[in-house]
Amino acid sequence: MVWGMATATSSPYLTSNRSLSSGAVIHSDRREGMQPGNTAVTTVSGGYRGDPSIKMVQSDFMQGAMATSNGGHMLSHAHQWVTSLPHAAAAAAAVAAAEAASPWSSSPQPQDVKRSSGREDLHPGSALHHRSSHLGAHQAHSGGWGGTAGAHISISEGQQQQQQQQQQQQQQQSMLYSQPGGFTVNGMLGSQGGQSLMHPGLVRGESPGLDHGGHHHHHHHHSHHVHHHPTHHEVSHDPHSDEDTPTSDDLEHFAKQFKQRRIKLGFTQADVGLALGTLYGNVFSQTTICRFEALQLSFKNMCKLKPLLNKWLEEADSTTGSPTSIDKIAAQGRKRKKRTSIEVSVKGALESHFLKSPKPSAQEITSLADTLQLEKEVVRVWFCNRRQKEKRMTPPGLPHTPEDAYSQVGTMDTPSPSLDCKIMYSDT
DNA sequence: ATGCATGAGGG
DNA sequence: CCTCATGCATA
Repeated sequence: MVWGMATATSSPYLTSNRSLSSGAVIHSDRREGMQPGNTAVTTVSGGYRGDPSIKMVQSDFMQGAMATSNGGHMLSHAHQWVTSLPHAAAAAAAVAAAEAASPWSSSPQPQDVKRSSGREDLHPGSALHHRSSHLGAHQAHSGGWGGTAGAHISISEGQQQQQQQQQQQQQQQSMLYSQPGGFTVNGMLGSQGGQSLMHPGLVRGESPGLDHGGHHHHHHHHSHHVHHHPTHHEVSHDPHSDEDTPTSDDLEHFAKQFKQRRIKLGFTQADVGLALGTLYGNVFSQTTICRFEALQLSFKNMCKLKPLLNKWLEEADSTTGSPTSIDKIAAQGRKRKKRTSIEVSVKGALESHFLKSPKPSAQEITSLADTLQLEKEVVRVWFCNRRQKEKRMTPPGLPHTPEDAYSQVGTMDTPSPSLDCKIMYSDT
């Protein structure tokens, strides 16, 4: 595979010039490391650690040439924290390139036409309140997009949730991943004292279009005709096949199944993330896998990840019991600002403001920051994250489902006895 | 499992 | 600056 690092030339973090926003009034501050008596304590607990970060792997594949060519525009805020740069070591993995359109192009609906302006401002207040209402009540849609599903999602972002929840034309297909005709089922599971015994390495030689470093042929299988304008809903896909655009239902079910199998196979979320890196060159963290399973990612993101996880699943259970290469990639440390922990009271205040105005102006942020004695940046980020959370998929009321029990996985490979999987061995 | 953070990309 | 995808560090 193309494992040998495709773009090791420049490290993205080299830039340390802080330009931008010259004279901006609102930008005057930004240094106060942490004031005494501050409401927020940046968790100081040991400097920083040499964290493992091989992030370039997946960044490259998306930005690829672009980033490198433009030298990256490190505009934004100049962080003083970023000190060390990665010595772009092996990093490798980076199968580089492959923009959004490649592998997953088939599934997600990137065609989002983007109704100009339709974004956040449209419904200043409506965008956020859909979460607390229904709990045990009616929830026609099992959550933002859980039950609704359907083809709907044409907007692929923004406020899709609300709209799509209206149209309910979901078809219920429940199959998840397609299994290549007959493969051995797996059988292991038990309690092999630790999933670490068998490392998910499974390196395969393939990597779906993840590497078009600019050199590369194009061996497309068949020109896909991925241009279905869901005038209404072209729902017609094979649910089991990951080829088609998954519906919310698909994703939900897949996520469930995935988690279940993952656990049965004895892998942790982190294992999977790493394995994906070995397999496809895209490493993911435990966080991401966790969020995937919990459906806490955007619809688009879920669609993107599903094929990969699906692949892993297939590999994983076909390889049942065959340890493979364990790749340990070096990591290095880039300094990261210490995580600021905001006091509950302050959080409450922020929350209040958020309800009033989800998108405060820079000015407002500044003053708010001043009031709360927080760095402006912290406040800004808080709002960004808050907004993201609001948009996330999993509606709050969604039964986190402590009981996923045994969904009929018995398609053909999983006898799935009555043994339910509530018992998580490793993570959880 | 999540909170705060980083960054690419888009305006 | 914002959004969005991700992840380190944490509780």
